[in-house]
Amino acid sequence: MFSKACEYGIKAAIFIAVNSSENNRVSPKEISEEIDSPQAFTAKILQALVRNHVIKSVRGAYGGFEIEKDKIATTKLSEIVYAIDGDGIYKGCGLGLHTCNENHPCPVHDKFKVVREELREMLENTSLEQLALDIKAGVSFLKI
Amino acid sequence: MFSKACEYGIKAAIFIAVNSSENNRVSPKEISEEIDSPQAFTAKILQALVRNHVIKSVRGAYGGFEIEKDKIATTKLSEIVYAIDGDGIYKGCGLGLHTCNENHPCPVHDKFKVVREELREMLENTSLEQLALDIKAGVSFLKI
DNA sequence: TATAAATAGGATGAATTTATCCGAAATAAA
DNA sequence: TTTATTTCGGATAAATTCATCCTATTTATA
Repeated sequence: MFSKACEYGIKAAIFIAVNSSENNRVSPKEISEEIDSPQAFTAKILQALVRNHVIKSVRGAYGGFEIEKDKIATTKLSEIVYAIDGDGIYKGCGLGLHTCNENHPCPVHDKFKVVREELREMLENTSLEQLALDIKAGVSFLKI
Repeated sequence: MFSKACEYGIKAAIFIAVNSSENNRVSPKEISEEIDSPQAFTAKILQALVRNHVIKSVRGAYGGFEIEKDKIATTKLSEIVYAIDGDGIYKGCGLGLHTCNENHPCPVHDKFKVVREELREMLENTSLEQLALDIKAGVSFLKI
């Protein structure tokens, strides 16, 4: 569904949110250990999230990654997915047709539309805060 | 969402169904032209569909690919997807956790479950016949 | 039985995604 | 200002997916 990079990106953003809510910056090393992902590759993904203004980086000693507190509540899952995988997952044609719309639908267009719409709503209505709170409460997990 | 191979496989199966309903066997060449896919690669995918008993192949002169008429109505989209991509798309964890279930959920488990379930139902309730009828009626399209 | 027409399948190559490595640039603190 | 720490970013490698090519095998028909 999502690319590996996107899976790592989502988990990383949640971990950063959890820590930022406690005024704690984190490094790629800590992140990759906590979400069980390859460190260097994760660092690349973090760069993409920084470029797309999902997270903030602070260079140099005592630096690391963080998310401003009030941004944790307003950031939606869709923004993270968009920054890494783009919007093809809930905008593109299910069968890869270049032109697929109501006037020229692919065979699964109507059936697919429902699923895709549900996915889009889910991503747009889920905030980083909700996900981070579950991790803090110990009711959801980032690895294994 | 689906792999390229799976997209080709779905479109190919629909085209074969359309033709089989008119007692017409088709070749990889005709198929790839009609669904706009690379011919040799499509042939490989057809082999996979044959191995998984989704379609039937007839070797030798006057051979080609076909689907038995009564099988067109009973074959579901889920069987085609399963033959090529497996069931990871509607069974696996959205964030790639090896262990992700009600007792040990990933951060998006509950939210994702709804989407995945909708996708599963869609795939399991959509028959090749429905899709083929739309193509025959000219209300849906296999390419462009 | 020979021949032509098809699919089957192994070997290989190209493109993309995933992953690693290392030096450059930035920054806080001594 | 020097040093230690840390992210940035380019180069490269590994793995996977996508795609092609060529030969073997099968089969209907002349």
